[in-house]
Amino acid sequence: MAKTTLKTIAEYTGLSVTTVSRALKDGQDVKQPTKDKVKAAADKLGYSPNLSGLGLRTGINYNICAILPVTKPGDFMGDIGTLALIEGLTAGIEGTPFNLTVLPLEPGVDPLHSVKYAVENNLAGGIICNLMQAKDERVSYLTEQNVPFVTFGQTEMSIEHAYVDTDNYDLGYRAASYLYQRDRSNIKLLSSAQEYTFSWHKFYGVKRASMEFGGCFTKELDIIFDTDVTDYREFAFKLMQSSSIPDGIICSSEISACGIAAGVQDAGCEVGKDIDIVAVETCDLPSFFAHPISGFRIDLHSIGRKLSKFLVKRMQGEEVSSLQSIEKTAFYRR
Amino acid sequence: MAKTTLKTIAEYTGLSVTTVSRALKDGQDVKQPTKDKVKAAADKLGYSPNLSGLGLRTGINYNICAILPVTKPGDFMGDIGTLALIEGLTAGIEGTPFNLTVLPLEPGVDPLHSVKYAVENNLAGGIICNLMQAKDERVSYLTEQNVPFVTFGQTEMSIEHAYVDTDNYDLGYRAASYLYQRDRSNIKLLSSAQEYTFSWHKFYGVKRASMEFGGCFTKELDIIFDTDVTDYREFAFKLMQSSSIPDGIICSSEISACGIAAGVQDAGCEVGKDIDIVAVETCDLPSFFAHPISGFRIDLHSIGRKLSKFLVKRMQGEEVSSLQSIEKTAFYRR
DNA sequence: CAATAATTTTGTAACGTTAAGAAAATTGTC
DNA sequence: GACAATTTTCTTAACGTTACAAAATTATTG
Repeated sequence: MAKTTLKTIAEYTGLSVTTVSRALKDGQDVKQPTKDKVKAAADKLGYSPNLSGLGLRTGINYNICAILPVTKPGDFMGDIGTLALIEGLTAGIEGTPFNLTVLPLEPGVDPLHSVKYAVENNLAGGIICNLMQAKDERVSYLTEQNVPFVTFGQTEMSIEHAYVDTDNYDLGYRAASYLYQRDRSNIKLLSSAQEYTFSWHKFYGVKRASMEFGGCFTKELDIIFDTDVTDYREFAFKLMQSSSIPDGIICSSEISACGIAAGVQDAGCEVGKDIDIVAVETCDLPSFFAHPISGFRIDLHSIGRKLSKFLVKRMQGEEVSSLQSIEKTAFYRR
Repeated sequence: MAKTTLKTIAEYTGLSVTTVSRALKDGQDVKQPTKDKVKAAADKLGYSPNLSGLGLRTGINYNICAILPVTKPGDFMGDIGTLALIEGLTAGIEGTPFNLTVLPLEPGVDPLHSVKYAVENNLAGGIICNLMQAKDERVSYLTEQNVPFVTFGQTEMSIEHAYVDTDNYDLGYRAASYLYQRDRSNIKLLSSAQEYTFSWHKFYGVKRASMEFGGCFTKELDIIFDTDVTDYREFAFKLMQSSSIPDGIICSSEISACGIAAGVQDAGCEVGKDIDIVAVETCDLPSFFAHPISGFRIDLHSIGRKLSKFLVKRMQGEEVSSLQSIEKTAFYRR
């Protein structure tokens, strides 16, 4: 009942360990009948490679480490989609010897620190990280250290690297266009912390739509940063009584959209009539709101799958230039 | 700039590899000055053990695999606390050679299947799983296979195993007592799928309170199963117009509490006056509701930490009887 | 049919670690 | 100062895997 190793199969088939090893991975120097015999035996004996042996020999660490931001204990405003992302990451490595390690990135901790920790402690042969900045130290560090990595989000550096990103420029453009087409003119953009590239991409998309439609959207007056808002509901309530009452809001997440929609209604305005709200969303939540709102859906499951597939390819030596992908969002009109 | 190994340290200190190995783990056959010298060198050279080598030699797989239920892509009703649990799990293994692998358990997939997959593919030297049932096949399987594991939740089997659990009996008792003390008499219990042990523990707690306070809570009439409800808001709205209008509801999560509270108000009832709602919660969310509701807080971060600490101890040979813990919940009155 | 080339298979060594036993160094005893 | 007892260190071997070189087999050629 001991674990099946190459040796077990070798003894069973009467071949050498080396031949078995090569046969199993379809090496060129093995006769087809031999391969068949070995594979049948492996199947029958229930062989699966020992990752320790494999890792020791090849020097490859078959752990993929995803460094993901998590909520502070007791803080509920977590990204509601992180679980879907994790699920996608796992789906992307199914059938490979790789497996996924999740390293939580606690708020307030320097992201570079976590990356260094993972690399120095040899936690991973490859790294996936998100919340990228235009000039991101993690990218320079990982490149210098020659550690394969894929980012969820683009940077604006001279270093080329593998990434998957949402087309936030396109998203912003379509979201704003949608509102302008519905004759909205005073649009506000709710945005994540300004250090992230995706925030700016979204802004530039909105800006372009504003120019095309003759709007007057400005960076200074019409962007509201998540970080400045503790209570979305209260914030929206006050906003609707300010001197510049918006008739269109683009929210950064379903969570913020929920709060904003509630606050708008508290102020006596009707969503869909007095004001239109659209959201960046990762799930169906907005369709359950009292006044359902439209949303641009980021498919985190599919993005996760792509991220880990890219990383595996990268670790197998593929060029970064072919491992870059920008995903369009789907619009759910409600 | 190559990786520091025991060999590097051995050459640096002029000792043998074995001595270095033993010195680093405080073995008995090494002189104190030697230990000091080795440790200083290890520090200076930035040594961290190669898990592949370690795993190969010891046969121990330093991966801990947490098999956690995740949401279907597009399904938003995910457990809002899973991320905190993951964070806790990671915190519990900090400073050990172990690392955490998360294997998502997709809805509809047999939990036993995932566990078998992890074991057969040698993904983990130890396993953590949750959503336990009274008679749980995973427990029998893992025990037979002699794979160390810790469960989040108890079973009711003759096989003794390591677990961490919330004191759901106590929770149910306190929640119901709180409502009875506020002169509520028609209490409903919103409960997760009935196959889970924690659902029943909670029920028995509520039942005991009911008997003590002369209530008439019955399993048949007063439990509402999550699984039968697709829209909490609509459900509560209808419930408040039925022939048996409740004046107290115990919700299974902050998500359901949110929907129930909204539906109750849709029906013209005021939370806190016509009806009291308490919830099992894992975060602060209920304090942000229009009518804040009280909640029994499950600290998933701390539970996660305990789970992984227990598993590490288990893998180091500690007896299961000393690795069982039942955690009380904190009551937040709002 | 030999001689040589091409193909297929095998033996050896190494990755980093630790356990067991051997060897060396130190200490204690007479 | 010789010898035993003890402490400390070292040598060897092994875990499962793959790269490389060597050996065995088969195919091709003159």
